[in-house]
Amino acid sequence: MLRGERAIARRADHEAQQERISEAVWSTLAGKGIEHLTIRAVAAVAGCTTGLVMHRFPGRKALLAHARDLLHERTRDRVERLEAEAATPRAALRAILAQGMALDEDSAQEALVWTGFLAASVGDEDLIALHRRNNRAWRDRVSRLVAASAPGWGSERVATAVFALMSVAEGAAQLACFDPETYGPAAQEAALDQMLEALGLGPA
Amino acid sequence: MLRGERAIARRADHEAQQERISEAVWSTLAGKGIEHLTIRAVAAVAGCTTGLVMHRFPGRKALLAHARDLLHERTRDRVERLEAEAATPRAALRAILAQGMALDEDSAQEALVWTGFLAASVGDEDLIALHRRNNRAWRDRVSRLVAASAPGWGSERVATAVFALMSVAEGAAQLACFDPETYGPAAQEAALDQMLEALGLGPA
DNA sequence: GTGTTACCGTAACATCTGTTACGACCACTG
DNA sequence: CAGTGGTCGTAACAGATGTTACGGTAACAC
Repeated sequence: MLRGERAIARRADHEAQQERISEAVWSTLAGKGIEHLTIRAVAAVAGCTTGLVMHRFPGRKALLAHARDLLHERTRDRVERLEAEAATPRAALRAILAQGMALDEDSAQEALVWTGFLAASVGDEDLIALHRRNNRAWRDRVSRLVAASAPGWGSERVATAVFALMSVAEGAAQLACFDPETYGPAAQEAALDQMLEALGLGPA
Repeated sequence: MLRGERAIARRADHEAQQERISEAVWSTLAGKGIEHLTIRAVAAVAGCTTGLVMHRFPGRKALLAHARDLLHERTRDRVERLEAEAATPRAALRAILAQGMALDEDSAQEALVWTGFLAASVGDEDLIALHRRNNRAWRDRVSRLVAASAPGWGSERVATAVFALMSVAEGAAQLACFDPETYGPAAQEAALDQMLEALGLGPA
């Protein structure tokens, strides 16, 4: 089975390379912005040549899509871990919302990457479809936790609270990553907590 | 004073052209995304040649900055009108927050333009500085209205509520303009109203 | 060893981009 | 009616960009 093993090893290498390149995409997106996200810039950050990038991805768009998917995957893993570790649905809800804000250097960078992806989606039906699918999955997760946190609520009230909470997390991250001096981590957490408390979803 | 009159007329023409071109920037930004925002595309939408664009603006960056400033100016005018027309500070607060969401076709387009500007600001210190200045002015306005709406609150509570409200408006607009089917106008208004009500800033 | 296969770097290509330079046109002056 | 200054379109330019094609190299098969 040398044939098979080698094939597996090679595919694994391929995936590792894709991952490394996707990380270079994130780094470039956060550092230089999407306007400077070129194959050459990505290759330089990834420490390889443009040839390798083009051998791993069929084109620039696939590069973005894969980086986008990988980021979503990692976020999902992180969120599922947080949810599993939480003692109550309300604690889980707060944890996964806070996870999406720009509370430290890494998450602020992620928020920048996020706006890059969003900007790249404008006018690109494929990327928009990707965004919608992922975002709806995110909405479903928040919905589930809100419903579990407030069993008595009707579906409409849940939906409204979910949208408000998602908006706060997204908006706060956006604001913070472009002006961290004004909107620091403490301000973001305070806004989130005040919000949860006001909606009746504060710590039991 | 023919000399002076002509000079004024010509400068007025220049400004009208700048305005027209900036509108083309918005249109392109909302339709094709910032990656396709080129001098040629802008000129085509504006119905002129690249030569005129380059005669009105020293370069592409100035083009973006002016479109950004003009959008801010118009938003400010609109907001000031809304504020003047409002019966109470709370009504004004709600009106100006709703104005920033993606409640109709035009405002959804504005939200798309907004993300384009944000994405263009990444890695560009000048554009970031512009964003921060405008955004802080926006924050001051919301702060003033929240303080007027809840005279008893301490500055810290005001600041937290302001940040939460700004985040909701920004985040909801963002979510809505990329998935209007899921997050319609009614959902956005419901989220805003629920939010104001929960924070104790609902209609008196 | 020899042929084969996959891997990947180099260089080229066509296209697009921002920017510049030049010249035609037009209104107005003297 | 020349002359002048401002306006703006055309075309060119250098550089960057996505993509393709080719060639060398190393591991493996027989």
